[in-house]
Amino acid sequence: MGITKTQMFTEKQNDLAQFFKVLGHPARVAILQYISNQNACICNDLVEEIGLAQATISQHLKELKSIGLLNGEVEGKSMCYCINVERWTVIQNQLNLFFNTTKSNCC
Amino acid sequence: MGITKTQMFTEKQNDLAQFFKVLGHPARVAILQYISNQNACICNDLVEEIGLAQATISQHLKELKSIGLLNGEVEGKSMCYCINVERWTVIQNQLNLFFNTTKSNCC
DNA sequence: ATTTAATATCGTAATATTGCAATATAATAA
DNA sequence: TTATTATATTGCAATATTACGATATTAAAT
Repeated sequence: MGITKTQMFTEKQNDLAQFFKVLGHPARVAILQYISNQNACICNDLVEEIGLAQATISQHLKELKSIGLLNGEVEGKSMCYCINVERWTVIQNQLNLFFNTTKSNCC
Repeated sequence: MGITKTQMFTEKQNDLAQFFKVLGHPARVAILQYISNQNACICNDLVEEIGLAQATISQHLKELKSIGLLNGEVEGKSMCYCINVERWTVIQNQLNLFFNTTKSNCC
């Protein structure tokens, strides 16, 4: 079908999966790494840097924004996208909580 | 298109995204949590526990195996699926490395 | 006001994912 | 050998994702 049966899972499970999912595309990984390595963070740079079309980059940025990882500020006719460090840490902690509490062996 | 342009990104970026992607489904999160909470880890339990069809569960298990998170051992006519703790830790460390090295602010 | 530049949104095509019924496979039980 | 049970695989339908061209939109520059 292609439709995930969200209602079968807890909100925590869905949220966690959503974080993982948004990070689960190499373009979005690359975008985050690029923004992190820059002091400036103008979207148009990303188009040249990543090599995908402007519309595609814009779409990926939107998904990163959807879980709060990126802040976007208008700066003249450009956009300044930055990592939301507070949110970043919260998500990192949630993922680590999952990893640490889901690690037992049996055989 | 629906096709990710893998060749545009580094192997590390693709691997990292692949880990995130596999974990990016609530059923797979739930499967890992369930296996972790059990001492026994028989697949058929999962079908009742998670509430998806047997074929669907089997597919999700295959994806978790594909990045080495699960070991599957034949045990009579059942399968014993367990978390590969060593691999688990390696992946957790890789994700944390990404989080820790990709966190700078600019505005 | 018009042009230019940067980004977002829309529409669409191609491919991927999810889910399940049906079927295959493999091991034990009868 | 023939069931029975557990899991995997196949085939398919429905939905989601990825990507991009075309087209808004918005702000600055002329």
